[in-house]
Amino acid sequence: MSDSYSGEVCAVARALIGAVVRHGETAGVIVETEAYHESEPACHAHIGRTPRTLTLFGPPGRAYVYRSYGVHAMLNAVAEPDGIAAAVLIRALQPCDGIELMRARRGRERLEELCSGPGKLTQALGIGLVHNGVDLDAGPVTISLPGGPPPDIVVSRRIGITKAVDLPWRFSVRGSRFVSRGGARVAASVSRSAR
DNA sequence: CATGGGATTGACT
DNA sequence: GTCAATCCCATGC
Repeated sequence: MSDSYSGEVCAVARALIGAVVRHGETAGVIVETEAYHESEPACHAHIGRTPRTLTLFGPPGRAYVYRSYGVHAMLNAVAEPDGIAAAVLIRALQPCDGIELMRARRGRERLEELCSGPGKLTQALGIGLVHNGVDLDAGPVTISLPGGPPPDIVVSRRIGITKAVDLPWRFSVRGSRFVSRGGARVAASVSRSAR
């Protein structure tokens, strides 16, 4: 057990469902996450320590923010002890505060289009690469854990990756209309296979 | 220093 | 369902 991965980051990814991400006057409840760990090739840190992955190897509770496809910023929470690289990708939020500001930043009106994807939510909350490494307890970007009963969580495969595609490391709120595009696809394929 | 590859999104067929 | 936009970073000469 000590020589193989224990699965801690998946527990964190699950625990973060229902948590609140806040930046300034904007905030939302996490409805979708994915886990990444240095032991599997889809994780940026799989290649080892580089300037880019340094945050991933640092202490837990910090933000790892990177640019995807030259266009979008992605928000992660570092999730394993100092020296072990792992993070939880925040993939979708249910908007709760600062909705008008989110609409202005996104150029969209419908609530479902504000934070239903990892690139969308960073745009809606005004999160960028400058927030890489910030302490998520101290801010300016914060994540506060949920207080209520645990929501009904669906486990599925991660989206948009080309390696380790079979790991069931994606977590989302069952039936939420605020999950990302891939969530709808999974729901469709599930109902199709259930026929 | 040049090159290639993305943890995506939005518009279009 | 398909496809381009666009930039940071890792790698190789």
